[in-house]
Amino acid sequence: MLTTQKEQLREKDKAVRFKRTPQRLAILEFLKDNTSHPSAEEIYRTVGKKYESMSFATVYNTLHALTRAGALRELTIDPERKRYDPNTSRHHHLICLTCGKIFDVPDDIRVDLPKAMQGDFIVVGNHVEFYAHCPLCGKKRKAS
Amino acid sequence: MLTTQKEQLREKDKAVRFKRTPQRLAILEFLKDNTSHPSAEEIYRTVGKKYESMSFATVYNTLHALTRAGALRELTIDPERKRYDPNTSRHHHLICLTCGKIFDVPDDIRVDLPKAMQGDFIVVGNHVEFYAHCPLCGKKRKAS
DNA sequence: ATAAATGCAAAGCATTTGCAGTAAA
DNA sequence: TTTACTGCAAATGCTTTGCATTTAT
Repeated sequence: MLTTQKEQLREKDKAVRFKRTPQRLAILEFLKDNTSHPSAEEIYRTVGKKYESMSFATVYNTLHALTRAGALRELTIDPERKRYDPNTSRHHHLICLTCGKIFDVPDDIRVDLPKAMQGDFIVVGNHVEFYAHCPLCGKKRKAS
Repeated sequence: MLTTQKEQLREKDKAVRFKRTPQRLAILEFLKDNTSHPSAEEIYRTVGKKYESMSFATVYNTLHALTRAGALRELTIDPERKRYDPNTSRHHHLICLTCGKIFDVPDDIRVDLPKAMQGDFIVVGNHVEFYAHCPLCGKKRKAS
């Protein structure tokens, strides 16, 4: 979502050929139907263990390529690191303030820029972040 | 918004006394009524130039102290760095995908968790991010 | 063949930390 | 005078980059 015009052009050029390497296929398979919103480090650790050794550079390379291709969404909701979401259809997120887990929130929500701003800005997308306590952590809180 | 329970406790302890040092007052003054959503680096550069020399550690120390005290909000909308917002009343943000500027969006928006999730999660807050092109950058785009 | 991806290690930024000296309270 | 803050520099953590080698096409 946060690319300059120049970067978008550059990325378009590079998107010409996408090689299906074993590393990329392994990452792709790990990400498929994955709703855990993993970080690069989690992907590196999990995929590297399950399939074959792989460098961090390759993980990032793949994540960037997939993001460019629109097959992946980079989330900024976690201030510590980027998280990746293979679900690119419109939806929102909830982060548990206790355990840090990120949950999907379906896009039942109609969000519009206030009318006063609508004439001035060309809105491309939006994203709602909910800060909350998840069922498990909420229960633990009550107990203490 | 993103602190663990343990961190919250630790921060509460430290919040006991807040010394009014010249550095902190200078940062506070710079931040007052500032709607530019500056990064730590921008604060360091601007305040350091205008008033007196100051270390990066002090900037972060102050930002953390103010955030803890609830006088400042840390924004995660910019994936590259944290941004700080002295306006702690409920509102949302819009980031220009071309120039990166962040704009305030008044809280005319009612955002609720879908009913299906409301029973399970204890929602503490929410934040809407709009991705857009600002008036200036939108005009430039049309021209090209 | 050739263009792109890999792996490694080094570099780059943003942010944090340890600690001795300094200054609010 | 006590306790917190400052400044410095080193350390950390996430992400990027350069480059020689390998591999998909």
